[in-house]
Amino acid sequence: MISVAIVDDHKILTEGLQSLIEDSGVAKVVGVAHSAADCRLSLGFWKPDVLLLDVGLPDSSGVDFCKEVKAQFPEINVLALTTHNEYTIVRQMLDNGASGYLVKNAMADEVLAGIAAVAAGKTFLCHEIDLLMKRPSPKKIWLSPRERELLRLISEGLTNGEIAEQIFLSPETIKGYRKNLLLKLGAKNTAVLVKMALEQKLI
Amino acid sequence: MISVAIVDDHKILTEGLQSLIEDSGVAKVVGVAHSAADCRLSLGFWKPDVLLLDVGLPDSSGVDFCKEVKAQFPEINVLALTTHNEYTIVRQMLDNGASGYLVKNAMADEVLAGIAAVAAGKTFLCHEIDLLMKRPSPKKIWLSPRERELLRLISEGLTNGEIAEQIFLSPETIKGYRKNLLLKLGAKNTAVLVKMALEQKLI
DNA sequence: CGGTTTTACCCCCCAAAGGGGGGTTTTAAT
DNA sequence: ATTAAAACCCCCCTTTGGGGGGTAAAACCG
Repeated sequence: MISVAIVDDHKILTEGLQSLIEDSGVAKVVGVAHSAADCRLSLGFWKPDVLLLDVGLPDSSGVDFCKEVKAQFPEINVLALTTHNEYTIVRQMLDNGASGYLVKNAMADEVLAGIAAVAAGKTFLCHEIDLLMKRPSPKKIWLSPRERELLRLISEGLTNGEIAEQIFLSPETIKGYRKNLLLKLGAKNTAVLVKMALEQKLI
Repeated sequence: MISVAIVDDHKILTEGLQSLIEDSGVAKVVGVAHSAADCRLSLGFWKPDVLLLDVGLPDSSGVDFCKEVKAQFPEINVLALTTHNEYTIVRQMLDNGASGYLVKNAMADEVLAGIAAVAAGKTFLCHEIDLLMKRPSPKKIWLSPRERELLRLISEGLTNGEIAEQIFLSPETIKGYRKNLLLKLGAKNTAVLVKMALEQKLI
């Protein structure tokens, strides 16, 4: 029997998930947490085969927490669970050790299939995400870590000069990055750039 | 017995909610929809006392759909359900006829209390939202419809001149609005303005 | 090894944003 | 009838952004 732990701050959802999993007979739920902190405390105790991890936790970024879990418990297979389907987030989660990815409006059977596949060491993407990752599309934007950092600073409202000061580069270099970001994302100006950054969760 | 209908695109959540409500004995679920369109088709048939409405529907803004429902079925009490707790959204929902507001990570008993209160014609806010609405805070920003429109156009990346053209005003007026928005939101520049607009769901 | 990507840097020029003033008129509420 | 708030308009001036060119070292990967 596969053992599963769930981390999600939406209590109603965790209850729904729990009964869904228990009723199916393919797995049993060994623990539920409603925050990254809660999970951190109990995970070593639960030792689940699969961790159902909400990417939108209130106290930690999904990406960071996934990395942390895999570093400490490499044998736990992380199945990410999220509301949105943003290419960048999926990609970052997989790069940081997640074995699978589900959107929250997935069918119940996809949840169970995902748990089974991930527990068996396979990777699993729900239908919607699978399409997103495979199909070439303008939404598949990938930025270098440096570019993401610049984008974050721009979104905070820093001017080129202020950014240059903060990361010890020439203001002209910052200008170069800015131009490149506008080009890469196809944004007309800073306003659109920030909007895209937030909407596509690039930062 | 109170009759309840649920609209939410997260299937797992609706199942959780459904069993939660049925098991409690205070209400029965007469219908479930996973999109605004689905709900529109069946609502007249279900005739629920209470509609549990997810604000983040994929095919319609929660505010618009709430207005639509209340216009067509004034006797249905809408209890809004959402992931985030943004002042502007709550305020807009209540202004458009919602009787109550729950955040999705609310306790199960708050869901039931909300349903009971709303069915009895009272308004109901879950604890978290109640605090948000009552406590004076810098997050309580309220913009006039015109200001929201300007903010939207700015976020789309239009320049003052382009906005002026589009809504038949002087570019100088647009400049005035822009200055005022920066002042009102305490934003340093357009980048921060757009970020705040999206984060606080002002547009 | 060579090719690609990332990172970092520089120039010019002009349009747009942003900060500071100054106003009037319309509309809604008290 | 007064007041407050929203909506509207105009001037000046400085800083920033954005479009156009470039160069070149390091890092990554097959």
